Amino acid sequence: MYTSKYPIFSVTVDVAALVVDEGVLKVLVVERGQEPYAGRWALPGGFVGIDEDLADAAARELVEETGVEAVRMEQLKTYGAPGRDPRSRVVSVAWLAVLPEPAVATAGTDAAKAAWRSVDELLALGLAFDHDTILRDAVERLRGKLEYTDLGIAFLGEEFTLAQLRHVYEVVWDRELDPGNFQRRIRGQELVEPTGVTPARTGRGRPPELFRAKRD
Amino acid sequence: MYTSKYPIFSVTVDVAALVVDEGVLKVLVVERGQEPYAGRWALPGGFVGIDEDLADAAARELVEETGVEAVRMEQLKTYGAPGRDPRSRVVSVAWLAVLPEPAVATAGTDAAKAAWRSVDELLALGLAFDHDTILRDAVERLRGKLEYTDLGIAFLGEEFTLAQLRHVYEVVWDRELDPGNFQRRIRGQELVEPTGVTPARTGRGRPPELFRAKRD
DNA sequence: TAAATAGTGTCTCTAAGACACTATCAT
DNA sequence: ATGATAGTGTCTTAGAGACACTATTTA
Repeated sequence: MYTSKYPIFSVTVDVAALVVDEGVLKVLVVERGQEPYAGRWALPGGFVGIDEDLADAAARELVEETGVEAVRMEQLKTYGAPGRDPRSRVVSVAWLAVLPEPAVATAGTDAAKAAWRSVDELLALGLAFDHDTILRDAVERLRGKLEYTDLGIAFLGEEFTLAQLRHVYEVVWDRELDPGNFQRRIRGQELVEPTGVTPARTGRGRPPELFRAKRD
Repeated sequence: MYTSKYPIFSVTVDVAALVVDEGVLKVLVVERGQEPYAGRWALPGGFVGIDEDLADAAARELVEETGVEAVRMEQLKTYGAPGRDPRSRVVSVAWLAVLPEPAVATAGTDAAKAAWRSVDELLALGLAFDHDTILRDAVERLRGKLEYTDLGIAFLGEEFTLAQLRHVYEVVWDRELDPGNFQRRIRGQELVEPTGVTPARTGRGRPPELFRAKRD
């Protein structure tokens, strides 16, 4: 039992972990086993340790659910309305995590009821607590950041084609992009560089060049 | 005395309240009276009430120091590294507030040692706790948001000239802007509208039109 | 060969900056 | 008139989108 002369808050982290899979933007959710919101989907999250950094706590929660570390993780916003958790006063620091597609395979192995589900379907269905709002904010942040950062690359593996990257953008923005213009635009930004490696034959059509993220 | 079976965090809000005054970007700071960091400048802030919304707490702290409500206030980021406050585990939700220039007059009346000080000078001097980082993040956010939002208008009163608005941009970005191009750019965005009111004579030169923020 | 995909060329349109110019005030 | 400030015109340039075209593969 802990004591304090100041009002007692619980501090948690919630993670909106996103992947692009099967042409759909998906988020990692866990099914709640107990009240409140029993049976509803919720974002993975949990209490921050008393000596634990916020970012570390978010990364830990994600690893516990997926076994995979996010390529990119950034603080989203903090949600702390009184009553957002009916049990006690909980302030939650929400994080946006972006994972490459292979992460989908590993989710749900550890945690009993973790699953990657379509963002659109979940928002239509409704999530536990205020996780609807968190998820909406996460997607909005992601959509904005694709425009002027290399965040989209985090959805892909080490090496990727520009068609794969374009596909990520198309799914996140929910609109088709001109392949030629996309090519020029990405090459123009200094975010990626060609590997020069001979591309594995992917299917029909001219084989694409492979790229990797450019570090600087 | 409060008790809990979970780790005990204190949750505070810290406010980076900014104004443009005398051609300088200034922030509201209070001088710390006691350890830790006694005698150092700190951002105004304090504990969140157990039944208080985070945004309300931030607004309250600001009013207690200035007597003025911020025109615009937005959540910045949450800072919660263990050890950021040597006394206990404190997670602070930081807010960016933008106030119109007249607010400068009222600050420091209530609180003993509140003052508007130059952001640059304070950053050179060093603030208490991790408030350097918070302030830097706040200014960075502000600089970015001027480019694609109407946040700059919040530094001005109900009615203003485009020269005044340009002055705000010049101070925040620390570079001169072409008056003609600025005019066209602001008019092009649909953020402001002319009042049509006869302008009060300001000084020498052609009298400017007055504008107000456009609500939609 | 045809179909499919990768990547380039080219045109247009828009927005921003440089800078000359006009408009309207105080002195 | 002169100087100062407000606001417009015009030219150039950079970037994005539309879309035709070339390049290289599979079937």
